[in-house]
Amino acid sequence: MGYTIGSLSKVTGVHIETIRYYQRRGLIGEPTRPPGGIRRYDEAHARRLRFIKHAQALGFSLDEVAELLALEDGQHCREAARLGADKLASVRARITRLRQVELALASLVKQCGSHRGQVRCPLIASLELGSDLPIQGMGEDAS
Amino acid sequence: MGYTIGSLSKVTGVHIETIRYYQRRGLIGEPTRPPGGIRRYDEAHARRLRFIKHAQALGFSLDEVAELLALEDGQHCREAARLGADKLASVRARITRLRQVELALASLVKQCGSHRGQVRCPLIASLELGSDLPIQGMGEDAS
DNA sequence: GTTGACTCCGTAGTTGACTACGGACGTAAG
DNA sequence: CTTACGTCCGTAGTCAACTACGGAGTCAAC
Repeated sequence: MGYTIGSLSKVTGVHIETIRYYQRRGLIGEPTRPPGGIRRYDEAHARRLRFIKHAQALGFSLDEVAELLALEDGQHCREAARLGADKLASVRARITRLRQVELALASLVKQCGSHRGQVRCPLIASLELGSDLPIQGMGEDAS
Repeated sequence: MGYTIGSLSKVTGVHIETIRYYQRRGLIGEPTRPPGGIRRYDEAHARRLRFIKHAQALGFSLDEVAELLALEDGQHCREAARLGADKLASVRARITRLRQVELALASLVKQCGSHRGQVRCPLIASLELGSDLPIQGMGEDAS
């Protein structure tokens, strides 16, 4: 019994190469290896993969997932909560920034819409002149 | 007169190597090249760089910036508005997704805080069981 | 005329999370 | 026993937007 990598891939929806990649990264333990050398996975592996996918959906990077996995016994709630709070703060920061972008963009698009008799396109003009938004680097998204 | 690449970098805040990179990508025109082969930039180049940085700040990728630059004469407001509207839609989609993440994460962190006598950490448990958030891929951020 | 800062160029490395390749080997069905 | 599919492995490629490197040439100041 147990899964081959292909069937594990099917039940979890995680690509075969991705499973092998997680293995190389140490995110999932090496499964038992009966004779021929073909890996046999079990439910614990499937659970691990789901854990990883859920954590990613919450915006955790694979490095952060590794930290979370170290707390997998559920006995380190304080540390887990801190990781969660940090991530929450970064998600909120990104939302804040995206909202500024949203406002600036919405205003420009609207000006383009009510563009009566202006010679230049307001959006293009704004890009040349700036001032709509403080310029700064961009972070990453949590799905 | 005019800028060397170093002084252009200073007045615009764009890294020298980045200017050369934009040149290779065709985002800024090759400047005049007096004898020795050292480039001389002018105000138009500085404006271009600012245009690019402003567009990036609004979430446009360099490929999209190239499209916008093709409309730089300001005479194609309709196309520019469409690009802006598309970008606005994607920014809004990202905000929506991030808000779901924010809610899920906030709830988990809160449960960890009011964690009275529970054996397992609610955050960790949730990652194992899932259900807090539909799993899906992540987009990029427009800082 | 020499020092030292700046610029030239092409190429390669970075980050994160995969995804693909290819040749050898295992394994199950007929 | 053969066929065909699945799995093995290490390495290399992908994406975006840079960033770094190194050796050679240029320019301004002293």
